[in-house]
Amino acid sequence: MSGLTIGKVARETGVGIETIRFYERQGLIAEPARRPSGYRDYAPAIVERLHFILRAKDLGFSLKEIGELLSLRVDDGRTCDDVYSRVMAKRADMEQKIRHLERMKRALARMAAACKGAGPRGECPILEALKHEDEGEAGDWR
Amino acid sequence: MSGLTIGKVARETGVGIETIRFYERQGLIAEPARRPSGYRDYAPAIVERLHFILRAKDLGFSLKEIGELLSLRVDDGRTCDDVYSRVMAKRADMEQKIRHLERMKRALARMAAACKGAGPRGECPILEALKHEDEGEAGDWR
DNA sequence: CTTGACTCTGTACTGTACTACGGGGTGTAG
DNA sequence: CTACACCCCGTAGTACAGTACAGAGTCAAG
Repeated sequence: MSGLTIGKVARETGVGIETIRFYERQGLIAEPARRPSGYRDYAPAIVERLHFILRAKDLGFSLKEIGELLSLRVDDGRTCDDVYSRVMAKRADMEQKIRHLERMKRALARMAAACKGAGPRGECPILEALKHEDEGEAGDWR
Repeated sequence: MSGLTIGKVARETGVGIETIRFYERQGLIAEPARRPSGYRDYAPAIVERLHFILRAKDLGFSLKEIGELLSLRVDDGRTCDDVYSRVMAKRADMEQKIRHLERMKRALARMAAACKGAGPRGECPILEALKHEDEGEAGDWR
């Protein structure tokens, strides 16, 4: 019994047909089985994989990085420890991004509060707001 | 007395000279004063601004979005209400990015946990972990 | 068996964000 | 005064991530 055509996968995931083929060329998804006609014949698991790719992309990962995330399973020669450390590195990356976003968010909140009063009229209010935010935190951002 | 040349700014920020000129063309940084020779003459504040651009870029904002963040101020013709609502919109953007990053982080933590006990030789079911991550959490991510 | 939606491959094009010249002028240390 | 690093502008090329055809074959409903 056959699985999904590329069109069905596209409709179920919201990813364009051309894009799915593009991801295949980039090695992000495996080459699927083919029907006698040559049509691609996908297992349902492809949907999960494409959802993951979409989400990771939305978080600012490049396709190359996503490929790395997706290949974080133990290939021959790679130990589980290696995989573990790569996962933890990504996790630390995200924690830092979250911290920075929260700082920026607080800066925006400060601007909004200022707006209730006189309003932000400085050269660049967001930089001013971040400056106040910087107090007490070392400039550790890279 | 004169400020920084483009080369000094480049060295202090790690941003290439060509890139600084590019940002100027894109309107992310103001056209600086010029020396009689025509050389760009930057005030030290440019360094802060470039650091902000770098960080925002790292957080997944496009140059266009960064330009919007940097221009959040009340100037002629713009009301405080307008700025306020734009600030709140950016804040919501950031909150969404944070939520996505946190979900991703949890997924990675789960993957790491699955890896931990398996030892150097066995299976490391990363793709399984991804599958489980996708269910249960409402698919609200777009 | 025709018609229309669907799929195939391959190539070309788009937008974003740089990056790299080429051919000149500038500034300063020796 | 001459190297030599630095700067100017403009244009062109690169990498990434798609997106859009063209021309041909496939599948299923009527």
